Amino acid sequence: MTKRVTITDIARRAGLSKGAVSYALNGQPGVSESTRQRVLQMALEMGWHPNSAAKALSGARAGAFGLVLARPASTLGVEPFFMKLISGMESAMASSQTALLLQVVADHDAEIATYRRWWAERRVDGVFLIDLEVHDKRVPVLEELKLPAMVVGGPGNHGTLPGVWIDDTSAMVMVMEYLAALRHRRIARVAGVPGMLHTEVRKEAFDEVSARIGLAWSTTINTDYSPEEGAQATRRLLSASTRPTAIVYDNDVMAVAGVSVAHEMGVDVPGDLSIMAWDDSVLCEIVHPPITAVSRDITGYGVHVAERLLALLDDDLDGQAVRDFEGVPPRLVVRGSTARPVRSSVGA
Amino acid sequence: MTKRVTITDIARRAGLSKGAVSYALNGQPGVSESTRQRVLQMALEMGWHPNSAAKALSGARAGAFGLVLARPASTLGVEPFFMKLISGMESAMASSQTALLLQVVADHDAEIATYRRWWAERRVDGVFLIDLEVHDKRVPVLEELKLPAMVVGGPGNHGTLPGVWIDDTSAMVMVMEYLAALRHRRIARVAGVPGMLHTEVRKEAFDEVSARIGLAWSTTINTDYSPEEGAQATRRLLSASTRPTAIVYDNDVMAVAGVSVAHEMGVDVPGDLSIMAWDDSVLCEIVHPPITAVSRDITGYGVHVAERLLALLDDDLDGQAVRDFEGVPPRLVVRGSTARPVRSSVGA
DNA sequence: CTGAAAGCGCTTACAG
DNA sequence: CTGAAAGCGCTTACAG
Repeated sequence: MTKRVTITDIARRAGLSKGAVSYALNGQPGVSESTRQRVLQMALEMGWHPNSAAKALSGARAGAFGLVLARPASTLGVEPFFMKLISGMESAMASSQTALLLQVVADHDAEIATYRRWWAERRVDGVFLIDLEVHDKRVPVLEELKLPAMVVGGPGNHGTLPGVWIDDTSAMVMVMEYLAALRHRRIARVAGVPGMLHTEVRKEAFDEVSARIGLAWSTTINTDYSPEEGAQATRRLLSASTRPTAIVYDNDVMAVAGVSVAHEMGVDVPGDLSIMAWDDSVLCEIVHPPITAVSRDITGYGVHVAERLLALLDDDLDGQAVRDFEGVPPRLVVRGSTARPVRSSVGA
Repeated sequence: MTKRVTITDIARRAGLSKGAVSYALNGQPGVSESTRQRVLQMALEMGWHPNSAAKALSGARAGAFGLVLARPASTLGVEPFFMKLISGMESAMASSQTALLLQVVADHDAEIATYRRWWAERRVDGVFLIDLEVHDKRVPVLEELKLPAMVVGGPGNHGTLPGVWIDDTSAMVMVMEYLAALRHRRIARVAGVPGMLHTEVRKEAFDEVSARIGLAWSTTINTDYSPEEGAQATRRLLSASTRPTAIVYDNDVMAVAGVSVAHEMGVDVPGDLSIMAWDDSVLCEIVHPPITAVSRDITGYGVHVAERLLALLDDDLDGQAVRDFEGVPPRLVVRGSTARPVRSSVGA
């Protein structure tokens, strides 16, 4: 088993031409059904797998999608989001023999350089674009290159590229109405990076609902998603003269950091302070108290995104455009970190 | 910019043959220095990048390394270890234009199938093998395929494959002597998956040092690395009639879960119980109290591993074998979760 | 130092 | 339904 099997080997053994073998293997017309079965059987027995380079070079697909992660190492490792998304993508790609090329870079300029290189090298058949920004310079580059891309995010702000997103607006409405029903009147938000589309979408919804339900007070603090900045924002909020009775965090690790800061400052959760995380994960379950979270099926999201990029490639052939798509809406998983605020904490 | 530049384009414009252009581009002898410079300049101007498929097909490298992750989704996403390792690998691979192919699978059988497929497809030039087991069936397969591999783990138990590891034995000695110096006499270990080499190496060191320093009591509970099992093990330890005064966890997320369980059960950390994590991460810093940890430079580890796989490929050419290598030893980062046990908790 | 040619393993019109 | 041939974009002996 130290020699690779090629279609030439199969052709010789089957007494056919390479072309016929290729047709048989690829389900193309041009060979009889019995021949096809015989070839397929032989390929299996001989342990044949197409040489990916040869396949790619002769005009077929590269058989790979690319994903660039342009977040600082400080947040990348800690957020379960990415690995879940990747797991989902891969389970969808496995069936079509598509590999995932992963690249970790420092910023969007490096990310763009990677796209250009991948395009020129013909390394990938398409890419996933994540962490969409309101004004995203990556979008026009991908449009210019005509590199098939599926945007993980939206709606809007991704030009002519198709996107898949989860509805953050209605999720935020759900969160705020839940907190309002618990009688919270002062709610803070520890948000992610400003300029990212979902940060802005959530902010807009947060402000809109705050006004509509007539909150006494509300505020938003932006962070880089890291637990350090999440902790710092929490300290700031809990040290001010006007303190929130509830804080909504834009990810799970910052919410965990928030619980610790409350503990460290002697603020009771959920008695004095309710805490909510955006994205649920085991992290939310293992802290004390466990954290109420906006739960999204990230793995399923990844599956969806990959399926649609695969569909985009097929559709390209007959001119049918794959359009935007909204994924399964998030749901609220209520745990011990949220409650009606106790009387004593209402003053300030 | 919608047309890809090939060496034929460069050759035409430079008035040379494709062969000459190839020599110039690859630093091979056979062209004058002035010609080489002219070609290099042109390639840059024209935005040329080698077609990766063509390069791979004509005998050169595939330009990619593969990494298979065969852990359940439940632990993959939460442990910062993997993303840090990947970041490190990629920063080392970037300089040699090597991409990373990532595959998430269910178990080692699927992992082996992936190696066989990658080998047959000529997809990768080499692979990284992680989570080495004491009796690892992946090793003989990679040896048989002669697929260059770098084992992330050791020492030992990886056959003829070269490995890079971090010394867990001396790290465990350091941990135990530190706890003993604090007067801990009953120490428990919440370990990872049994059968994994580093689990066993640590267990051996743990037992050996326990005996040598004459602990009154010690025990090890195995888990799947997930925070759930870490929490469960902690509850068991703290509910027994003989309770440890210190627990050493095999990763960071289980230690975080341990702190929460202690909190939930009214056990004071570090007064009644000291907690230590293996692998440090922001998770250890953001909980309250912050967790004392065995800190390893995982990103640097990844850099090392990738550099050595690259070296292995080069060495292959002149028969010089790249051998095993021991990375930078871990160090102890002491935080608030460890202390001398208070009198009241000593009885039992 | 340079050019012409073969070959890597596939796919795909083009004849039969 | 099948075979012979060209071509994808490189690399690399082989002549000059």
